[in-house]
Amino acid sequence: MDDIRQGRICRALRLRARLTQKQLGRACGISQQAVSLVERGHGSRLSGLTMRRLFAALDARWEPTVSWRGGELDRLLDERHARLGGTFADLLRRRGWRVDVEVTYAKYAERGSIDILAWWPAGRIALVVEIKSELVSVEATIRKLDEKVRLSIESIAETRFGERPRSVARLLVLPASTTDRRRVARAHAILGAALPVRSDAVRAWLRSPAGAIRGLLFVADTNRRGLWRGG
DNA sequence: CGTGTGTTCAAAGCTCGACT
DNA sequence: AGTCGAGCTTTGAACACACG
Repeated sequence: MDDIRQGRICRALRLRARLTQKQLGRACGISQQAVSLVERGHGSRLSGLTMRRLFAALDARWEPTVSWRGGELDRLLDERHARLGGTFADLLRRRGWRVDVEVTYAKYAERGSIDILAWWPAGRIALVVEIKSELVSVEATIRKLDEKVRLSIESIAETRFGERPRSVARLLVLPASTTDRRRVARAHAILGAALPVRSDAVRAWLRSPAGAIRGLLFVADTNRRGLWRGG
């Protein structure tokens, strides 16, 4: 949809709701100036989040659509996540872990897939790894990881590795980007409590695991030097 | 050399306030 | 309702440095 049409729709919906630009801006947490920009056909100058909030306040849904070479778009979107997962799965294998990737589950109302489910036979330790190519919602990420760990204890690990795990560890893997490090630092209170083990301690545990840790690890994207730093 | 951490810088996105 | 400039915050990228 073009900016002009978007602006006309915004204005029509706002007037229908009998709101001024200022009132609408207040309702969705943006400025009157931003509302004005959209209505004058300059919506592309605002972020997607702002546009979504604006139209949500008008009881409408804002949905940008992107098309690119048919089915290749999904592959492109998945690329960074897959690469990060692949790098970490290789690391686990080198350390002697048995590794399964994309383990799907469906139990009761809970369904989804575990990015990496690893198994350490000597200690009967299962490791649930969540790969995030970008940390968006800390709470949702931790909640989902909890669910996967619980289901792994109950059934998934046993089905996969033939034994009931003695303990289930959890690990959140993020790209070693400045932005993700900042997000982790900002969410220190929540992440510190949920996933207290970091960096060197996590790597040491991966070499000789004992018990169930709750950890967070930054992993460099080795295939994107230049765009991502090596560290 | 690989990894972890902190700092700096420029650009983008946005708000605020004055003004028309 | 709309314009404009100042200023703030966030982000990605590039470095520097320490450590094993």
